[in-house]
Amino acid sequence: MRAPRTQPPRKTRLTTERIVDAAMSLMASDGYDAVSMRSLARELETGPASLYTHVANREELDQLVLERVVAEVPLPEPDPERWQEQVKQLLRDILDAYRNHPGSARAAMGTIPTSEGGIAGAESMIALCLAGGIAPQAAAWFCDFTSLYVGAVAYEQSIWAERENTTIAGEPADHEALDKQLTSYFEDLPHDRFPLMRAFAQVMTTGDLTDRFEFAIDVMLAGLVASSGSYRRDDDAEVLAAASLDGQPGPS
Amino acid sequence: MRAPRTQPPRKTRLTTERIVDAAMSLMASDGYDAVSMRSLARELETGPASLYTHVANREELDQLVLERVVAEVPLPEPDPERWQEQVKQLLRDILDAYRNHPGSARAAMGTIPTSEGGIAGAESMIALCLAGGIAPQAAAWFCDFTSLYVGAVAYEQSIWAERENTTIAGEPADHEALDKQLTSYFEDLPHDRFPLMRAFAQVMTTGDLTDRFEFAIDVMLAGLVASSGSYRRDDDAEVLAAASLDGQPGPS
DNA sequence: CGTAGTCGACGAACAGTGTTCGTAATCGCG
DNA sequence: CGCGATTACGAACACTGTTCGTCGACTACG
Repeated sequence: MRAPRTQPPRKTRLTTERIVDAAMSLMASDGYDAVSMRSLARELETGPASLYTHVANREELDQLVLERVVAEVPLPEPDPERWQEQVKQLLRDILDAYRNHPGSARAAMGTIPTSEGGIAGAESMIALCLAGGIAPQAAAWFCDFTSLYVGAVAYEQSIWAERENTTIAGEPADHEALDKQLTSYFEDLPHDRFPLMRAFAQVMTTGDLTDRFEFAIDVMLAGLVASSGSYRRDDDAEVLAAASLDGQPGPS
Repeated sequence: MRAPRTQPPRKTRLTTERIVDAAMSLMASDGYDAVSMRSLARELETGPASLYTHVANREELDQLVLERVVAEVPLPEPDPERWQEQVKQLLRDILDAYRNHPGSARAAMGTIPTSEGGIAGAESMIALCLAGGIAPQAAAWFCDFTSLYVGAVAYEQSIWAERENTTIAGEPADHEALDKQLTSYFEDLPHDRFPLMRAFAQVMTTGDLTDRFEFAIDVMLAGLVASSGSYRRDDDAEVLAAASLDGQPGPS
């Protein structure tokens, strides 16, 4: 029929990258739930079965999307002088990466994070902690701890954001209205059973996601430095010492 | 209600409670994904449509299940002498409640927590913090922070647990084998790009969920007490954290 | 230039999901 | 007993992820 010489084929070939691209843009515009193998195929002007030549299944697609997202996180060069600020910034950057790709956090919660980028982020976090004199075991667990928390925040924000887009089509459901609604919900609680909630309704609803996040990372870091000196369980103190000295943890 | 006459009707009446009961037992035995309106109806020997007379939709069912779960959490009487241990215990109890009902954590992640029991738990947590002299704003945000973290831990554990039940049917996939597999995964990473990961493979995989959770709640509480004194929007928690600990280098 | 073979594309179908409609059975009450 | 209100439920709708088998186009070799 046609000579496929001078021009590329009319129908652009399907690739994994194009699929992931489409998934991310669809997710960003219509939310995580709007991304299905069918809607994705429709977006790419093909059938659902075509996707499976490039993507094993839904879970792998989520992981590919995630990989893209975390790849955007800038990884710092550890500086012992300001390692604490670097840790905070890294956490902020991870959260921002999620927020820049709405819905990606929902993909993150469903899969075991064994991605390349995730490991790199963990490596970076642990390097920062070690630069701050934190014991390896504490650094490793702290890394686990923070990534879990950041993921949870991103996930909650993701759901919140999608709720906003799904209001009764009239108002975009501005923050103030929802805030007031939430405040009055706390104030209307039975004050004999929930006296504190009622009294602190204002305080409970104060602060947006950023405020709460900043508070949390402050607490986490303060807790790390406060407890890292004393946190050692007797039975693995030797392992920690060995690991921090020559880098090779001794067995037994 | 109660059975009116001498004998209950042959076919036991459907109630919201029976539905939630069935959902919880099904979830406990076969995992969260095994619970669908259809499988639930099958379990109750009826059709899917019948459930909708007692339960608005899937989301409400999840919320009802959650309410049951959190209702089991024992709420402490605040004691200023040992409020910190009480906070930790409360967090442990919340996690245990999730763990006692496998799959419930997955239901928790999908809904905005406006349940009765959730509010009670928050009330209790804030009361403990206030008993410890924490400022209301910090107490409120700390409550938010911890509940998010505990939920994330429970969720991750939930997924992990269900993965275990879905192995290749041969072995029950004991922890040791998975641990070794994970350790060697870290050790097999390209050591030029991930030197720390490779060196600390042992440390990374050390500790089960309980160890990590205990570490995290230690850090959170230490961070709360360390930063609560100075945390008043000046957000200079680091200064105080450094001041409370001698061996740590001061951050500029 | 022709043919064989490989591999990507894809329509159709399977088994499952949440949810709704209309109807049938049953219950409570007068 | 009879009637109105409530509950039960089969069938159907519009989805979901995934697989099978076929069809077409492109590649490589003779």
